[in-house]
Amino acid sequence: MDPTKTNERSKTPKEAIRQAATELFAASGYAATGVRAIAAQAGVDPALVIRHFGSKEALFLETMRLEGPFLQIVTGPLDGMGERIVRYVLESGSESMGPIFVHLLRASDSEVVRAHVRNAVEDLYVEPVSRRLEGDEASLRARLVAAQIAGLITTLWVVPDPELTAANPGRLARIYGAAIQNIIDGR
Amino acid sequence: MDPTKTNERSKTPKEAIRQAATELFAASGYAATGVRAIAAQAGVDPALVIRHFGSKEALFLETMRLEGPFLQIVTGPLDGMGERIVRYVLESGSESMGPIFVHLLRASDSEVVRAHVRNAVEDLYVEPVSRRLEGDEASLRARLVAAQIAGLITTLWVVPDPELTAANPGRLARIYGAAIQNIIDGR
DNA sequence: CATGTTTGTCAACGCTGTTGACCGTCACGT
DNA sequence: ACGTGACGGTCAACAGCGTTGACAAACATG
Repeated sequence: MDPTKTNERSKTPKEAIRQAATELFAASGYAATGVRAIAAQAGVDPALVIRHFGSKEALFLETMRLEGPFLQIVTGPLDGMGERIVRYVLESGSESMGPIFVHLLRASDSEVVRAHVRNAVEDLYVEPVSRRLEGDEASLRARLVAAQIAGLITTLWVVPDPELTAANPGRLARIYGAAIQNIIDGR
Repeated sequence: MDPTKTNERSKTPKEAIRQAATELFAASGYAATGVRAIAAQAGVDPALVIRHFGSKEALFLETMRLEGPFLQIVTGPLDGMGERIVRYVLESGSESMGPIFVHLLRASDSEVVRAHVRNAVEDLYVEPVSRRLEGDEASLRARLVAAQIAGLITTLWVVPDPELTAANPGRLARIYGAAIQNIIDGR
């Protein structure tokens, strides 16, 4: 097979598959991305995809990881943290985190995917926020902050509300940030 | 075919299909429910399902409609409305609305499904709330209330957080309700 | 009674994720 | 140097999916 055809810059075929999967899953989601399409873009036999990663689902999980510098937001001062969180979410929509969250939610039929998301949200959002909160029921309140973030993401990108996606980010951050701050402060 | 086998109480086959689809979709969601399974439970040929409803997706949309007495909550006094909303959502989880929302979100790959959800949320939540809100940017704030509701549903049933599903509903309603009320009141 | 329309049936299509059988290549112990 | 596993890769095939074309039966309408 001609090595200069598609992804000549990736050394090992396994890496080529991983990269192709990352791009295609991020672009089209789990259901709409076929194993044969991934294999084609990687310049590889479809069977090899399964051989290397066990299943389409396992490859999806290994590829779509939730990461991001959210910890920086949460290490700042408690004051105005709600607004900073909203601003961070709005910015992260253009880059990697937004679509990944969307596709993971849409694939949450599977219990394995749910556990994947649950763990990521726990480590990335709940735990750091919970550690910073003062007052009673810090863990519960941190989870409700995470729920508010999930709601924003859902309304912006999972089932986009045109009037919300077109809204002034500043106003969004002020209004929704205040609601988040309400839980952060704890009445 | 033996009429006493599965759904003898439904008159027309089309109605039997609709009923079987409602049950199976609500129980297992879009992806995990096959056309052949629906046909089997309705005691009908698989092809007939498509003949009558056009496609599996169309049947899914016709079956999974978001409805509920949410308007009653929103016609009450503005004071304490946030808490009433949360209580309503928590109760509606056991019955029909919760799972339907979950399965619709998980099927939101398709633009048709997204439009379906968008319209339902608009008519059922955004419009009534927006009509009641006082102050500036009533529409925007109503959409952010809807976002908070979506977030609660997501964290409770789409990717369930065990600590949240096990939490005292009263505390949940008080804390999260206050955050919603923050947007309702508009600072 | 003839005719057109709806209602239902059957087999098949092209697609999907996955696997069993097979082949080539490399490293290693004797 | 030679056999011998182990590993990476290929091919054809499987069972299941949603959907459709061809056709039959049942009905309403002129």
